[in-house]
Amino acid sequence: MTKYTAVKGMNDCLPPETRKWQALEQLARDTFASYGYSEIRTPIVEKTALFTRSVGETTSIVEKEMYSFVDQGDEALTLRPEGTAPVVRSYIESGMANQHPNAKLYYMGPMFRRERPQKGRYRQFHQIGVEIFGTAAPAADAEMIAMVWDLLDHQLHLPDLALEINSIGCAGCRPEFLRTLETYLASRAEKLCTDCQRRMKKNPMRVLDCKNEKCRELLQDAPSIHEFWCEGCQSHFTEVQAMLKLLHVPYIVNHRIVRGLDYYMRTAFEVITTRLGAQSAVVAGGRYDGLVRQLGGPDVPGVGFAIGEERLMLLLEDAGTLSVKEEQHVCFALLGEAARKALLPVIRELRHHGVSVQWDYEDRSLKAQMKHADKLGAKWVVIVGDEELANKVVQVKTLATGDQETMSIDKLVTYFSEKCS
RNA sequence: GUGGCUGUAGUUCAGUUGGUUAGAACACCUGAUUGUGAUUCAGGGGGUCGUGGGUUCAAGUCCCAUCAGCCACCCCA
Repeated sequence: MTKYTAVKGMNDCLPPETRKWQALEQLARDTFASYGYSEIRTPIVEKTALFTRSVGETTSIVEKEMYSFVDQGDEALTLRPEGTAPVVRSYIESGMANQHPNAKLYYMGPMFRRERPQKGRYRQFHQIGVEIFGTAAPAADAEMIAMVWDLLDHQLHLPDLALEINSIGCAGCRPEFLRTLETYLASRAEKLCTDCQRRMKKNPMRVLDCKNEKCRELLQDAPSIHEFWCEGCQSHFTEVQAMLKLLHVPYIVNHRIVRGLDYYMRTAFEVITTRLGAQSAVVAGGRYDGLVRQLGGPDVPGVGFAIGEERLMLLLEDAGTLSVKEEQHVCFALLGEAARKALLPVIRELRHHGVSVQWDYEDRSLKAQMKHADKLGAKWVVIVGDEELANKVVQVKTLATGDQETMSIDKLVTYFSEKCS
């Protein structure tokens, strides 16, 4: 074991793995762009109060999972545990809320939560998220959900995914549901598992989602959120569903879906899978109409989601459906000072034409340079020694076949530009 | 924070009821004469068996502690 190791739950992403991440992120960018979203980049560190206020004082994220510290200027700062609050903060602070209240934004980057790591769950993890501000229309929820379904299903061809949707009510109708639920739970509190007894106090809706068999049986006739929806929530949810149907996005309604963050209301959805061990959600999102105002901005509604990038990568690895274009590169074997002098300008020219070129910095034997080229995975080797120089030619060898041909130096740029385009 | 499983070469692992100098595959390095990789052949380097204690004539193997990794609970993307 080496002396310095990465922090627990924080992993290196090494080549060739990095190429897969680039490919995935590029696909997401292209997809979002086709729906009219723009990228926003916010700092990784925010003032702690931003999260305690938006995410919720009693959520487990705020209570025990945040990487918080006081800096040398006595400011309480936190490594962002999620992406929405910073985007909302920026939306308000930049004046975007006043200038262009309708905004469709996306972001991608690292988030930090101090949990015990396990499969699909890390202390530094990455999310790709989107937010729509300025519209309370159900069409926004539906098209946004359709977009992420497009990305996962149509672009990435992931099998065994399911889209589950729910409405968790609004400030108008949820309180009554919660009161009824709490009364109901209190009446049978002693029979519930210890986890549920704790959940009762903190997040009663979670009790409905307990995996314990006994709890499930006991709660079969528990009140459900849909019995309490106000007219607005009811019609909103109906319209979201209508549009999902119109767009041929398959979904199932699950009234037990809950949100872990306080700011959510109405639409809540998850894309789940059975192939991630104990983790099920790959994507989660919902509507948060009160959040912008709560953070000091105008009363602008919002809706968004976040994709767990590591979880998505695990699925892609499993399904093998992420295609990464294989890079084709050329390796130059330059024998001696004269060859270097003559060919380095050509190499530069090739690179200017977008061809990936490498050469051996060590002035080694041809054998060693061939070996080097093979190890780098080069497709071709261009061999240049005194004999070639004298005739202003090179040897171009294709490694996979072993074929080798003589070519004039002047033709190199056009030859490889075409091959690698 | 709680529980379970696992720590042997760079990597993946084997190591029989404790018993001589701890092995394999792959990777790495060198060579098979002149300027040709991969393939083939012949050699080679590399491990204080996670760490620290203990039991024993003897510990990679048994016991305890500790650390790390993985998985699960809680919770979540």
